[in-house]
Amino acid sequence: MSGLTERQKLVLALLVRDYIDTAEPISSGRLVKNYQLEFSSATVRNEMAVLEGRGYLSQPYTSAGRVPTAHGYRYYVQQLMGSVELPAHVKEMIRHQFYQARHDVDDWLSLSASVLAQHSHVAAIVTPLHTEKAKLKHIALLSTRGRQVLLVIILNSGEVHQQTLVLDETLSQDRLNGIAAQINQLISGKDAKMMEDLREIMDSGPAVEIFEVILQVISGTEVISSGDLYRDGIANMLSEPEFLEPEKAKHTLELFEDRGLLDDLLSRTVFERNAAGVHVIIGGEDTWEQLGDCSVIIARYGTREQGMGAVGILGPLRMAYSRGVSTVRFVSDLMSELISESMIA
Amino acid sequence: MSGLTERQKLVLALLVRDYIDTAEPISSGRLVKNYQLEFSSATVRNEMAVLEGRGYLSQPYTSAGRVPTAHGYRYYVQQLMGSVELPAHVKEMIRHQFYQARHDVDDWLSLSASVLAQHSHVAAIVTPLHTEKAKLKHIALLSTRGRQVLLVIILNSGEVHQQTLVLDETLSQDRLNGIAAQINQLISGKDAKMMEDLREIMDSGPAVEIFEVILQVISGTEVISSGDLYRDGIANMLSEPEFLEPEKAKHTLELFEDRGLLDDLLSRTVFERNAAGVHVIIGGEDTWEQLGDCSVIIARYGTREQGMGAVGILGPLRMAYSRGVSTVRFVSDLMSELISESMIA
DNA sequence: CTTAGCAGTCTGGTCTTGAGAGTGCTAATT
DNA sequence: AATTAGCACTCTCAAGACCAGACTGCTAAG
Repeated sequence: MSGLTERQKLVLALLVRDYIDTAEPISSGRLVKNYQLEFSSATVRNEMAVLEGRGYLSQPYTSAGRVPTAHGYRYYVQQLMGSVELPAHVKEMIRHQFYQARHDVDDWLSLSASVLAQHSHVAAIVTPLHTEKAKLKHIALLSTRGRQVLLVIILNSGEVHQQTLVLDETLSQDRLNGIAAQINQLISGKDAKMMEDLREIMDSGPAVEIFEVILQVISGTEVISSGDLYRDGIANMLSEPEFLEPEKAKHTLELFEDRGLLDDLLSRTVFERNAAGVHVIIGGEDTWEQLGDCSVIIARYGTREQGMGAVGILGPLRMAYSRGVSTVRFVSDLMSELISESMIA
Repeated sequence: MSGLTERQKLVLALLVRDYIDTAEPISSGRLVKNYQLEFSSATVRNEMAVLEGRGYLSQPYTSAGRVPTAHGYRYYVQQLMGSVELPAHVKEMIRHQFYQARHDVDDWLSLSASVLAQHSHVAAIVTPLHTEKAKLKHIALLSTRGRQVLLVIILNSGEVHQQTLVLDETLSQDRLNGIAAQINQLISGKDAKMMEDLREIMDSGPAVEIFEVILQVISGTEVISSGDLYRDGIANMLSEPEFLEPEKAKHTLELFEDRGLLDDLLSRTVFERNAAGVHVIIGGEDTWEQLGDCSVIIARYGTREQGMGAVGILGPLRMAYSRGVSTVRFVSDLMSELISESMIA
């Protein structure tokens, strides 16, 4: 189980890179020629045999070129790829796009997805901001019809939640205004004592439901579930040669539409405690059986205090990891920055 | 340019139906056998020749079965298909799903998309509710940092808009509360005089920007643009044999992601004045060149007063029109019903 | 007007074949 | 002991050939 020699690493790195570019099995001869290696193709063949023995490479069929395995990609990403930065002018361009969308927070999300898709050439996913320990900033209560009431909740992260309630009795809009004003009053005060005070008001009044909902939102029972995912670049993927087989293409799209899986994926990676940074999940990877032949690069944005969301991309095993990682990193950092600037003090 | 004989209509109808089912060119012999026609295949061949002459059918190659043209589908949908209702138990099931989502209006949208996708077996699109002449119901102003202010606007349709503003000077949260309260006061009064009063307050105060934005939202400059489309069932489409050619699949997905095209499509069909009901757009259809080999079935929900949105499906030319139309009709009606129940009085 | 019969056409599948690419092994070389 | 040249061997992929089968269009008879 000793490590690889330098030359083996070199061969693996070149092979992975070349394969990512060309999508065709890489032969020993091709490597020496393309990269002017100072040893012969026979040597490369020997090294390849070793790498195959260790599970980093595989052959589509006897006497074809080699292709990286999921294992090989992982080694490449962790040990060989190094960290690449997005070129300055690209960063500048992306910043500019966000600047133009500065007025509408929701636009940031779709913009992130679009930027990721465009720069990574695979499909992108962005989740909205979610808050675990949100601070309530403001509520509004609006009578709709009969006992139905629209409750709008604004959190300090800038998130706005809305929900309809059916109360036990009909309350006039004036009465609702009163209740809302009272709650808002409390909110602006100390929030240590707020909860008890709130419960007091509520218990005495008819509006227990309102309190329940508010409490639910604050305590974050529905941490990641609500709000909608933003997707982009689905069409990108179909250009990749691996999706010539419609079977695989369909499977991948199903992953992409499977809200449950994505939520699960997110909550067990980037939303874990202290799981900042960019995560790369390559193929099934033991857990995530269902991912099959797909890879995912995700990172969260925001902080635990402000609320968090995630941005990421999903593509075939053979994807441009280095570009992907740098793009995801940049976009998630940018989002964090923007969010923290727009927090309600 | 005289009409078709009854027998020609019959042949066309059967052929279209059969082709929609099987996706294979339909031969004369097959029709007589499958539907026990009381005339011979030779007769059918003759009728087919006529139908081909009129542009309703075409042959993929000499001496293969016939396939409907876009023209043929249109004739089928308009003249031959008749109107089908969704089976009662299906309707009941859908209603039940919506009942379970009754608390969160936003969930209706993704639910609609999911229902449409599931029952039509093609991709579904749903736009959120948009209001042309919205009535302002409530606003909230929250100071975020420095001169930045978060403006939340609630319309009578239940829509909630948010936007950040940068004011000329820093205003305290108290000051903002004052302004918001003043505006909300006005709102609850007569709305005939509201506008002038509003402008008066604003002009005198420092908060001209707030007024501008509110005015913009009300006057509906951004009628359809804002908010996000809900999509579902993308993976469905890849099962269809027409998308075995990845070229076509990619093109279709690009359509599906092209926000501009979809908006354009919607605003020039269902959002036209008096354009209630279900619209079926089959292939390019002169305008909509870009649609190519795709068909769209859309209908709007809501009313001009309450605000409108659209639900629809997008699939290959060969799609189950009758099921599609009945599903879209049912879902749009259901949404209208739900929306009108949840309006703020 | 309809239909039986038939010749003609085109596809799609299977099979064969040959070129080409790439490997693994062996033996020679450094 | 590591490297490499050389070569036999394997396997794919593309092209060509071929055939069965599916439909049609036409003609002539009913």
